[in-house]
Amino acid sequence: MSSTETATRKEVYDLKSYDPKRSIGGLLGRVKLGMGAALDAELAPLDITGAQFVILMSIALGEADSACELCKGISYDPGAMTRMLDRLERRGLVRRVAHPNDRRTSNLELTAEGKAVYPKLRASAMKVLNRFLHGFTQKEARQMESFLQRMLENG
Amino acid sequence: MSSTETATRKEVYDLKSYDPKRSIGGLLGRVKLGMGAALDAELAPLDITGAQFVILMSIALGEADSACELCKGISYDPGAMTRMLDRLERRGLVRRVAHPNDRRTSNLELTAEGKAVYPKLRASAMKVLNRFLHGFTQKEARQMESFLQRMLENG
DNA sequence: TGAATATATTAGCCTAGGCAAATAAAGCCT
DNA sequence: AGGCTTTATTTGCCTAGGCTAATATATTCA
Repeated sequence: MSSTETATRKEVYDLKSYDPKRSIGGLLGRVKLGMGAALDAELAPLDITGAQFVILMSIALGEADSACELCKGISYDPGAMTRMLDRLERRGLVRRVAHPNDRRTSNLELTAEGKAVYPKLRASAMKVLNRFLHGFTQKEARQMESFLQRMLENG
Repeated sequence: MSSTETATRKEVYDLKSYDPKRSIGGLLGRVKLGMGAALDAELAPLDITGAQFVILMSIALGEADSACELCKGISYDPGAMTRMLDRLERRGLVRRVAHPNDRRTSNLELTAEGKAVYPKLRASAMKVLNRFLHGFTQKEARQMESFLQRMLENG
C-alpha cells in the first residue's frame, strides 16, 4: 500500500473510468464465451458437449457420486441434472447404480467407455486452455489463478 | 525469461499439473457464473436481465445501432436478437426507427425510459464488479485486464 | 412408533438461445 | 433493366436450463 495511486482509491472502477466493454467484467465474459466455443469445437468429434465435459470430469475425479452432489458442486439445476444424466447414460458414458443404504439416490460411475474417453477430455480441455494462455509465463498463470480465486472468494 | 522455472516449459498446463477445477478455465467459469448471478440480482429491481443489460449498454454507448451490428459485436444469434429487441421494445426501453436509405434494417435507439435507466445499469454493473474486485489494487486490476485481453487475442 | 421435517430425484411448464430456411431489400455487374 | 449475390431481419423448430410441484425415501424427535 505504498503507492499513492493505489492507496487513494478504494474501489477499482469509478464512474469516470468504468468502460463496460474493456472492464474485467466485459472481458471475462468474452473470454469465457470464446473458451467455451473452443472447447465445444474440440470435443465435437467425441460427440460430447462442454456442459457434459464438466459433469464427466466431476464424476471422474470423485468430486461427486450422486446427482445431488453434482448439483451442489457446480450450481446446476436438479431438473436439468436428471436430464443431463439421462443423456449421458443413453450415450453410454455414465451408469446409475443403486445405492445400498439409500433408495432415494443412485451412485454415479463412469462406464468403460466413459473411462476410456476421460483422458481425451482432459487433453482437449488442456489443449484449449494452453492455447488461450499462449505466451503466459508460469508466474503469470499462477497470478491469474490467484486473481480469479480471490474474485471467487469475494463473490 | 530469466527464471529457469518459466523458461523450461512452453505451455502453462501439462498432464501432471492440470487440475480442471483449479485451473484458469474452471475458475473463470465459476467467476463468470457468480458475477452473472450477482448482476441479475442487482438488476432484478429494475426488471432487466443481465443479457438485456449487455444490449442496452451497447446501444447506449453507440457501439451498434442495428440488430445486425449488435449481433456481430457480441456474437449473438440473429434470431435470438430479434426476439430480444421485441422484448426490450415491449418493455419500453428501446425503439426501432426506420432507416431512411435502407429498408432492410432499423436504427435502434433508447427511449426516454431507456436513457433514464442507463445510469442505473452502469452503476449496478460497476457495483457488482467492484465487489468481486474487493482488495485488488489498481495495479492488480490493470494486470488482470491485460491478462484477459491477451487471452482474448489468443482465442 | 409415528408424525413432522429434510433430502434426492423426477416431471411439467416456461423462457431463451442456436440453427436453418424464408423473406425482403440492397448492391453489383454487364 | 435484369439477374446474381450479399446483407438484414424474421420465423419455426429444437435443445437445454430454471422454477415449481410432485413423489419417494430417510431422518429426527417427541
